[in-house]
Amino acid sequence: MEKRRRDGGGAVLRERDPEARRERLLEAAGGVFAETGYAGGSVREIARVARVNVASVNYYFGSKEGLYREVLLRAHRQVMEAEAEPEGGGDAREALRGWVGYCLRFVLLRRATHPVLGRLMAHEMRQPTVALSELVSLVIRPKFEQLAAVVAAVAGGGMGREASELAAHQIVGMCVHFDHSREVVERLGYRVPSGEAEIAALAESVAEMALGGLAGMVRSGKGLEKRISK
Amino acid sequence: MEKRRRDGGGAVLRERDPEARRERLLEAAGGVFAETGYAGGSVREIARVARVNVASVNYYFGSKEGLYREVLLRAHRQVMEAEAEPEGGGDAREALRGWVGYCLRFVLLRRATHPVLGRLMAHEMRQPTVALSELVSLVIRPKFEQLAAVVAAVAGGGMGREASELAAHQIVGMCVHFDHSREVVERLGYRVPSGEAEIAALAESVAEMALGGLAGMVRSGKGLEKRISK
DNA sequence: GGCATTATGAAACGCCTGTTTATAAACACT
DNA sequence: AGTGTTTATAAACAGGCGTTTCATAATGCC
Repeated sequence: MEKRRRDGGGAVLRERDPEARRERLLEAAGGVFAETGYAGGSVREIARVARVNVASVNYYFGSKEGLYREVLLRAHRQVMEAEAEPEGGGDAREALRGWVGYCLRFVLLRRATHPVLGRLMAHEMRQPTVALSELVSLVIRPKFEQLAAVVAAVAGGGMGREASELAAHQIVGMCVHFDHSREVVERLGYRVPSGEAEIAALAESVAEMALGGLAGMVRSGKGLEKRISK
Repeated sequence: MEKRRRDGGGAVLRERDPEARRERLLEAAGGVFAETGYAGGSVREIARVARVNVASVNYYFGSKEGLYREVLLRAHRQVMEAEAEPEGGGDAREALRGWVGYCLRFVLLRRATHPVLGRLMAHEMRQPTVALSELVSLVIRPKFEQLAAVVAAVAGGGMGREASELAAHQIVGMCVHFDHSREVVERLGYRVPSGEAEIAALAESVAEMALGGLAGMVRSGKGLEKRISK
């Protein structure tokens, strides 16, 4: 077994600033992963964008997956810091409008305070990684339960827990559809909005259907948990 | 330039049946692509499943993309043959219920007459390939316009074309969400149905919200195209 | 029977991926 | 100045991908 002769790099002057490099890597990875998802983004491209050697990724984060986890955590932390809660108000119906608007803005607004997390979550829904469960319990579930509570409030006792949650899923479906299936929706002739005002208009339409739908459900007693019928 | 010496295989007996091989390849490719999408499925795995040499893929279909296109076409043809139109009935509201049920069955029923096309379409929505546009104009748009017409009928002239189509998108969103974001939805505690009966129940809930929502929209005049207000 | 045509299979090609290794420069401390 | 640790780099590694090459079986045809 002969030992192969290797020589690492010539006399290149090296900038030495671990913090900055780590940061650059996280920044670059955020952008790349947000664009193409976990599987789609390659460490080599990330390293290129961050102007850093490929090996640095493993040096700082252990593996591609480790880097991804940190990116996700960072994005989540940033969003949680600058959080604009869906404005409630005392009225339940108004709260529902607020939630829908918040959700649509989160999903459709690209230049918002969370340019990465929204995209990462979209990719996670499409092709989940090991991080999805964490993401669900950390950011998705709280928001969802919030919505379910609002739904129950709108129904005013007319709907049980299961029914409220099902309705909440349907409402979420209406919101995320415009981002999730954007390619199809746009090919069908609807220009998915990206500006605040247009998004607000879309939100009103979605909230309108949700509110009307809930009213109908309560009226017909479909959502009533302990209904006597058969 | 020396010519390298190669020898192709010993004296293995070869089954020779081009038709059957082509068919086996299409079958296998259907399964693999349906499971993991175009990018996710590898020609090597397809060849393995079809018990066929890798080179056969290119021999018969020119390329991976060629194979994919034929799979898509085949799946579409099969569905179009054994088509169960969403039962209409004279009533517009009943027609809407029928459409929602049809869509949910298409998306959620795994052992239906179209075990492949539904999955392929889901993948196309997530990460479109060159085939998406064709798919939209061939199968998605007709169904969508059908729904939009039903919506307009339910509204009974109370909604313009744009508004009906927007509402139709929202309804589609409610349906596909349960398949599209299945991983998230299930982690939130909702067991996405896979049997006929449960799907029908879900369909009723979705249709209920759609109908109630449309009623609300018409009542509030939100959807009215040439509304005078301001 | 001989011969061109069509199918088939094993291996190679070229390019990509994430990760590891060996080398070396920069720094901290004695 | 010398030593040891941390950080940076180029190259190698191992394996996957879609595709191509080339020898060879099996077939159809004269």
